[in-house]
This record gives sequence, C-alpha cells and structure tokens, in this order.
Amino acid sequence: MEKKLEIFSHFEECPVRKVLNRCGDKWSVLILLVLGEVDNMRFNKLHKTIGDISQKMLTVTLRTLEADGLIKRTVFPEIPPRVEYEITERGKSLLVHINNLVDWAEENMEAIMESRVKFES
Amino acid sequence: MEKKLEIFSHFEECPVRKVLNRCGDKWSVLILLVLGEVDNMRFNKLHKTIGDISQKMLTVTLRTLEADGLIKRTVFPEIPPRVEYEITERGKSLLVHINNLVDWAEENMEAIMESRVKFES
DNA sequence: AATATTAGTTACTTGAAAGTAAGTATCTCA
DNA sequence: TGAGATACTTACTTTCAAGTAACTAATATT
Repeated sequence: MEKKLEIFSHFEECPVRKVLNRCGDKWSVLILLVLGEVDNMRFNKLHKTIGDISQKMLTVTLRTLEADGLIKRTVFPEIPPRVEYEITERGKSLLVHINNLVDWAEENMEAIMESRVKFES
Repeated sequence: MEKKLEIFSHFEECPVRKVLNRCGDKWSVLILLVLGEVDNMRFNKLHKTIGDISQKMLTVTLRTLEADGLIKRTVFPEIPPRVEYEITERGKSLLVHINNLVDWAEENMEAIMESRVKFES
C-alpha cells in the first residue's frame, strides 16, 4: 500500500492557489511593501515610487488588491481627482509573511547565487 | 522634504526578486511541498503525484530548484535509469515560510472570496 | 521482434500577462 | 487659449512562460 499525500487536500481545485497566485506576483508584492511603510499614498506617487510599472499594470494590480480586501481605495471628489490607497489589516497580516520571505531571500541570496554559478559548470 | 522609502534598497537591481521569482511560481511551490513530505521521490512518481504538470515543466522546475540548492538530485547508474530527488536543508528552511503563506491563504480564503464577490457588484 | 520502462530532450505552438501609447474628463493657472 | 495636473481607460502589440507531442537510449520482458 502506498501512503497517500495530504497535499492535494489543499490544492484540489486550488482554492489556496487562487489566493497565492494573486499575492505572489511581483507587482502585488511591491505595492504591498510600499503601502506597508506609509499611512496612505496617491496613484501618481505610487507610480513614481515603484518606477518601472506601467499605469495600466498599476491600475490593474491596485484593483485586484482592493478586490481581495488587502488595500483600501478612497476617492475624494475633487478636481483634479484625488485617490488615496492604504493597506488594510488583512493586507498587513499577509505582509508579515511576505516580509519573512523577503528576509529569507536576503539571508540566502548569496548562497543561492553561488549554487547557481556552481551549477552552470 | 520627502521621506525616502527604504524598499528600494531591497529591490534595486532586484537581487531579492531574482530569488523570489523562482521560489514563487506554482510548480516550484508544489514540488517543494511534495518533497517536504517524503524522504525522496523519483521523477515519474513526482509526475504522477502532481498530476497536471508536463514532463517538460517538471524537468525544468526540478533543474532550477536543484540549481538553487533547494533540492538534491541523485542519479543511480542503472538501467532503466533511477533518479531520486530530495529536499535540502535550505529547501526546508524556505518551506517553513511557504507553509506559513499557505496557512494564511487557508485562513483568509473565505473572507477573500467574499470580498471578491462583493467587489464585483 | 516488438513492447515496456525510465528520465528525460527537442521542436513547435498557444495563450495569457504585460507593455505601449494615445485618449478622457474636469478644473486651474499662466 | 492652451498647457498642466490627476487618475485613470482603451485598443493594440509584444513577449515569454507553459503546453503538446514526438523522439531518445539502454535494457528487460513477452
């Protein structure tokens, strides 16, 4: 008899993957990191802070983060328009784990790069 | 005077991103989760266990995980060939954080799905 | 002599994600 | 009068990650 793995109880029809896919892409992570360091930030400031993101991707990523309740979007009905983004409690609770991953990456980066070079040869 | 954000000390030329990009994709995560639950596993067993991965992607993903020193590949010079894969200590130390993320996703999944539905309307 | 097994490789194709660039609305300021 | 600011949207194009399917080597098995 083969021992069955329990992993697919997590991944069957992938509800977890649905969540992780959205949290795992580079723009979402970057935006959460930025918004985790300030009270709030406006669209253009985010655009300038991140630098190499297109307006379109910034809009799209902000929308999905908002849809997941990880950030909050507040529109001030002024002209020119003002929209402020801030991280939510849920976003902060995710950010803890993301920061752990970033820390792990920083700690292990050098060794990993060495491994990669060694592997080439 | 504007306060400068420290985030780009991490992301400047993206050494962390280089690491996270490789660790963050769905196949790498799945393979690490599987290999984290067993002593070792052979190629075809991995293929059957994961199910919906192609041979090519399994090979490619195993190679990058090996290059990063997250898994170890052992070839037994037999015919037909036998190749065993096992997770390394470095891989295990990453897996801890991945599991934290999976746990977070499971805990928050329901609330996130509700948010998404609410957001549609 | 043909088929199965194992762990791949190779060449080709597809699809989704992301980039580019221009347009939009509304008011202010020079 | 027309340029600038703001937060987008839209249409089009490009890129590349991933999928598909066939092929390989060496031996054992039927």
